[in-house]
Amino acid sequence: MGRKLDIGELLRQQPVFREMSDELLQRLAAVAIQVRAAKHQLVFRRGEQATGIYIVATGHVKLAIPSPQGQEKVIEFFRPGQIFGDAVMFLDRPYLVDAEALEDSLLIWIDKHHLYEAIDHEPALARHLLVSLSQRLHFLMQDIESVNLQTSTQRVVSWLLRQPRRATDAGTQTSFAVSKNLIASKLGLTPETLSRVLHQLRIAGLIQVEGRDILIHDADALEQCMAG
Amino acid sequence: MGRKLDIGELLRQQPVFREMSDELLQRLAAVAIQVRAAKHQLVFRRGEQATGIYIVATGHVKLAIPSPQGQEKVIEFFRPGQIFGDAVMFLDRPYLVDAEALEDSLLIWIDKHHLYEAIDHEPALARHLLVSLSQRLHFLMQDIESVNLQTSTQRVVSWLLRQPRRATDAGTQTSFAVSKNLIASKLGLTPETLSRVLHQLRIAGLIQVEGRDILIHDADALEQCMAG
DNA sequence: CGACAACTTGAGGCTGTTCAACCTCCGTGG
DNA sequence: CCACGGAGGTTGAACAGCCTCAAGTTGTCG
Repeated sequence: MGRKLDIGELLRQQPVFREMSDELLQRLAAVAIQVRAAKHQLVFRRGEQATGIYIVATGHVKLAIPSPQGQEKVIEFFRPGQIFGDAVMFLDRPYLVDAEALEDSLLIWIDKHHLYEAIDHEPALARHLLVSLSQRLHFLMQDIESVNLQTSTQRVVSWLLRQPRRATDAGTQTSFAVSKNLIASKLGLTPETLSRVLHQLRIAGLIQVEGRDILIHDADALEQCMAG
Repeated sequence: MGRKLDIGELLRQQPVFREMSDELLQRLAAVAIQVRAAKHQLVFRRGEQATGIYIVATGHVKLAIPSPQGQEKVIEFFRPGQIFGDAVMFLDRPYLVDAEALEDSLLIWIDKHHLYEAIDHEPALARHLLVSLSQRLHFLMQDIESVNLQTSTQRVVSWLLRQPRRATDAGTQTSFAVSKNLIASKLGLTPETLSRVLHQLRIAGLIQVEGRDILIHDADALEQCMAG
């Protein structure tokens, strides 16, 4: 699926390629491929071999580990500008996770061989990739910390507080970008448990829940219930 | 603590620097610093700022997240040739973990500034760093999978099977490089639970335990008890 | 030999899961 | 216009697995 219309422009908009020389960017654009993924479509599956990386141009993608029993564990969500599939590519190993589009998405795919070539000529690109990988390593460590050392309430609260929020007159508001099912899986909880935790926080007067929107009345008070 | 004796030689022995030009290696060696860490000594602490990376020359280092209640969660172990502290350095964030020497160790420390310079001149180095980060991202994902989707027995078994083993007449043998306390923490279990699991496997005739040495009678049978 | 750390074993409790029912919101088709 | 159906979400009761705490055992090193 690869029309090659304005890929150069598309690439230029991504943080990773921002500092790149025009010439090199055009060379990359010439070999980059647009991939359209419809909602619910798998971009790749666990076990498949990685031969390149994906950059999200528009849309929303999730990485999740499938399990034989049907339940899955969500590892991460990816938004426009983010890269995924790079770790396994550098390792020459099969994917550990499924990648699924959460909405109709436009991805850019770059072949391993061309990427390596670009890295060799553009140290800034290498740095960006190093930062991108580091970022995700950092997030994963936080997830491991949260699963191993925190209770369900602490996990939900610390996750709430980490979300970007906008101020309103009754507190600050945030909202789930995805279904609560997926949030629960990301936090290592069952949907039932997440629902109960949110209920507890609600009757404690700390938050207000309305569908996917959550109003945080008192962020400081929430922080407190992390400690206790 | 940096005598600068044969750092060039030491660096050359590490996979990351193997392909590097002599000139650049000597430049790095000139600014690299030897760090000796005695057993139980902390190399860095959570919260401190990272200004460079560490490479293990000799010894054994663990990364662990400390928790207010005193228990800690072991994230990873590092052996000679491995790099740590790079992710936070690239991100310019404070350490998330403590780094502690498990035995008297010799580390090489390279300042961020010099490392960036080396990356810019030596694409092969960037590639090695990318691979190193990818490797650890991969391991962390496996850990997350194991904590979220597997029972205590499955975790222990899959860990046993992933260890390097040498053949003996009664099966294949492996041995803990560190105390069972640390293994338990790495697997996200309490020491008590690990002990009980090993006991179960022993009375099931699947393994034989002798201190830190474990004899695996039938690897296939072990695999079976992963599924059931 | 004594002291301390590492490890084991047992009993009991708690957190989160499982399973099942129900509810609510929507889009669809009669 | 309303009945239907299904997905996403909530609630309840009972259970299971792992943890906690406490005591006992083994091993190791002065």
